[in-house]
Amino acid sequence: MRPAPTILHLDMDAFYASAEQAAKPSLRGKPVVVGGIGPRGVVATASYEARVFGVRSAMPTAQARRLCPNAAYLSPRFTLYRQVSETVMGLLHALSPLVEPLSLDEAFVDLEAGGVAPETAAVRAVGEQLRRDIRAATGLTGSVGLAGAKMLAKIASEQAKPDGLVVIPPGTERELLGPMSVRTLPGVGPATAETLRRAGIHTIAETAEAGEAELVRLLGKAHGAGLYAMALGQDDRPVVAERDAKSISVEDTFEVDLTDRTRVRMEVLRLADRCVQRLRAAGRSGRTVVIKVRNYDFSTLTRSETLRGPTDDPAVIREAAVRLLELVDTTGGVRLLGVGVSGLADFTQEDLFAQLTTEREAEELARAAEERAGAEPAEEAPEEERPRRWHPGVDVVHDEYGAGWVQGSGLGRVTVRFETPWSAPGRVRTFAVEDPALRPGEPLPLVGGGPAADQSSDPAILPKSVSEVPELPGDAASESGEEISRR
DNA sequence: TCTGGGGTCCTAGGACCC
DNA sequence: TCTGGGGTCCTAGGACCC
Repeated sequence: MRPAPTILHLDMDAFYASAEQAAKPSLRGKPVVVGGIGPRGVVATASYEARVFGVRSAMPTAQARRLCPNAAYLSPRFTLYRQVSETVMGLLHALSPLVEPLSLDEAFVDLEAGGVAPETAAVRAVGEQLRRDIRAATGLTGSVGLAGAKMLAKIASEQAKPDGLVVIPPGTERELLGPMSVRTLPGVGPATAETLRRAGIHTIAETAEAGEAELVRLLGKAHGAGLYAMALGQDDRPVVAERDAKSISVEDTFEVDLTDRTRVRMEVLRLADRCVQRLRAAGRSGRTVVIKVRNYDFSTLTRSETLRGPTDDPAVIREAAVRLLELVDTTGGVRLLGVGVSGLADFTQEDLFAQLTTEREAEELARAAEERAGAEPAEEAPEEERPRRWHPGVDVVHDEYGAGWVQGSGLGRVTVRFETPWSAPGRVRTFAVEDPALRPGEPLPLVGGGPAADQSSDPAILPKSVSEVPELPGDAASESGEEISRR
């Protein structure tokens, strides 16, 4: 525990949803839900307007639709979120060399390592300036927590939400934590909370009173001891700049359970290839291959195999994955399949067999393509014959109307709202899905479009509020904020 | 219309070794 | 030849986090 609150925790507010609102002027001030759009999707982030209706992260999207039918339901666009994240992380690195990212929208910063004076007034000023800089650079708000320990800084940023800053002065933490629910402590989820509840422990003060021995008895050695320390406000974990990934995995949940064994096998091969792509992109290799199977009844199992040495050879990983699949009974129907690799090493195929490997890979990939073609002819159809998929929320460009985003599609039509991050709310137009004038677009910067863009003569960008814009007869949607994806 | 996708860490039992 | 003890690796599962 440091004598001054020099550990900063930044947490962006409703990150994905806020980024979408910044990118899409017609959604500002409206309920927005970002997450899986399909029948089995879950909510990743709900805007504060949607939270009013009870929509929460990790909730099935179907349930969110019942609670808030008028929200905009959008697929995540990680390209955009990564861009914004890089900008924000850049601002953090300007404060200190010690930055520990926890996700795209969250990080710890060691201000002491950055040379900030270890005084409450100084760190508070740095935190407030950071929040202004983030808003100027991204148009988004973030909340800041400052304390003498990681855990406390995280609790502080949670308290600061939305768009705020909270300092926990060292010495005040036990008083502050005491009345809070044990669920406030990181690492206490539903299962741990239930175990503690049955032992009569509800608050952090009661957790501290229970004593270390009792907590270890209830929760096990590591978890019990760790929880006891945290309940006392003791947390000496350092901010760690970079940590190498320990595993890489990919998984897919299917809209309908798979029952055909051949199809299951084919999906495992596809996942193995995707996993290898990620492995290679990271310049790593792995020694343990693991498959994951979730059954129709949500029961989940894993099977793993450790190889003699690390590899990034697609053929080797495919073969291992298929071998592992043979150990699993899938007759009831498979909801999810996953393939992962752990035991990672920095390793590029440089051994004597490198050439051989490359040749075998080429063969394998060709064979895989054939296999897919055989099983699913539609996948191999030429581009122009395949129906184009317009996911709600994606950027598009129209030859005549300019930049916009897909508001919804179905029945051979796609509805596009033409607006940019720096324009006024735009209007919607509907096209045939195969309209050649409509092309996929790239995310636009959230700030920096400037007033010039506002004055654009492009007819798609109107300098008036959306409510004043008459709708065309062909428009499918008449009101921003209406349900965006109709499946 | 029940429950994503990508991770981390911990536990526990058996194998195997000294 | 009735029974050790510790360490490490592997496998499987579970809790938790964003």
